[in-house]
This record gives sequence, C-alpha cells and structure tokens, in this order.
Amino acid sequence: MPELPEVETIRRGLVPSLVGARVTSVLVKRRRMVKHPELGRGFESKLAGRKVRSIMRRGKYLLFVLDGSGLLVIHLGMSGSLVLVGRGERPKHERIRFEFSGGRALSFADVRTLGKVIFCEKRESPLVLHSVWRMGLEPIQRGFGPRYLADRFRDRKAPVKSLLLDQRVCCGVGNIYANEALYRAGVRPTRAAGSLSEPEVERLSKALRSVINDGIKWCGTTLEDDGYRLPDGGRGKFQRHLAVYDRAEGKCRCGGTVKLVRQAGRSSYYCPACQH
DNA sequence: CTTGTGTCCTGTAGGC
DNA sequence: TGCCTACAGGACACAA
Repeated sequence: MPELPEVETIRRGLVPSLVGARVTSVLVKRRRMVKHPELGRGFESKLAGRKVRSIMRRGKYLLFVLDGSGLLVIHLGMSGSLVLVGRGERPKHERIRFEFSGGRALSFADVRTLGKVIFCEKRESPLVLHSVWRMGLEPIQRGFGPRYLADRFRDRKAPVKSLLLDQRVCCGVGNIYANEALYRAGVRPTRAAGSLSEPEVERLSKALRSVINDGIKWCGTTLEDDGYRLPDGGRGKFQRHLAVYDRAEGKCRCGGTVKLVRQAGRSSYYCPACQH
C-alpha cells in the first residue's frame, strides 16, 4: 500500500502534531516488528523521554529525528498505517503505539505485520540502515532524469516493471505508481528495460515524476476497504485518477481493454492499445 | 553481478 | 453454510 506519495502524505500530516512533542511511553504489541537491536529489547526505554526534532522521509521510509542523536525509522510494509489518536482510541490491528506529551498517541496499525520499526543512534545508521542508504534517486529528486534512468537500464534484460520496483533504481516507487507511470509513458511493463528507445526512457522519466507528484497532490491512493489512511483518518484521492491499476478487463480511456499479467508475483496492468 | 522464486503475515473474496 | 485457494500498496533471502 504505502508508496512514496502515501508516506509523504503521512509525513506532512504528522509534522504539525509531532515535531516538538515528547515520547512519554511506547507499547509494543507485536515484538517481531521491532528490528533492532537484539529482538527489540530496550526499544521502549530508548525512546521514552525523547523529543521529536524533525520528521524526514527517504523512499518509503519515515525517519523521526529525535533528541540526543536518536533515529526512529518506520516502514509500513504492505498494510501499515499511522494514525494520530486520543488516549482511549484503539485502532484495529494496532501493533505499536507511541504515546506523546499532550495526550495524543501515534498508532501503528498493520494487518499483515510486514511493516517494521527500528531505533538506532545516528552514528550507527550507515550500518543499521544499510538498505536505506543504498537506495537510488526518487523520481522527484534532483538528478533523476532520462540520463539517470538510461544508465540503470543499459544492458538490463529484466522487465522494465521490475526495475521500477527496485528501490536502488526508483526509490519510493511501488506497484500502483509503477503501473501508472508505464501507462502514461506508453510502455508495456513486460518490455526488457534495456530495449527501451531514448524517447521511451524520456517519456518514462517524465511519467514517473508526474505520477508521483500527482499522487502527493491527491494525498495518496486509498482503495476501497484499504488500510491506508491519512494521519487524521481521512482517505487519499488518487484512486480516482488511476488509469489502469486494479482495472483488469476494464475500459481504457482509448476504448480498449485493460489487461492483467503477473510478473515476479505482482500484478501488472496495461492497455495493449496504448502501451508498446 | 543479474534474474527469478519463495517467504514472511493476516484477512478477504471467490469457486465449488 | 463451509472449506479451499489465490491474492493484496513490500522487501528480503536465496538459488541458478
């Protein structure tokens, strides 16, 4: 669920309430989701008493910069959500709860429990956050462009869709936005990345940027019966602008029919008439 | 290095 | 009704 636009929307929603607030206590209901250090022991006590200095984002990761050079890292996995709640509120599938000064709490709910939280000191971060540091550029970052993409695609035989999902290539891109970007670029997801022409790479580069920016503009994608919520409980609106995702056998804008193929265990949607 | 597959989880939808 | 399978916004370990 949460890809770059969703995580960015969550970040923006949390900043006004949490920056400057102090963690009073932490309740871990699903220990497995705490990744560091040793089985997460000491996680709660290391957080308690710390103040949030800023909230940053890298790809799909949220980084809470805390007092005393502490870093709280949250990844929402497939089904995680972060909602600001009052004292008594217990969202469904709540796994970890951060109580803050002022009586508010940040509730991390996650049906499938594939999300994770990590605490580390800033100086340990290169080691602990290994995968975070080796991620590539985000489509909305300076330096991301046709040249960057072409360099990554050169001589690669893997389907272009797989590379878009590779965080070392397109940081923050997930299944929904990968499908939508390929649609906007007119490129089939099954094409070998290295076979794209220059104009195709150019279009794909632009499409990635625009689709991610639109996703942010519309506060992310909340499919029906979906877990993704804004921190205030609201829903995203980008689902209204999806051209192909989740539309198998549905009508494309061109009048053709949207097709579904499975690639590496993920669904890819495309219009055979618009994408080549 | 590259590429594809299976696995981690829980919940739900659809077929029979 | 119930039982079974397939699948779901992600990432990672592993095999070839």
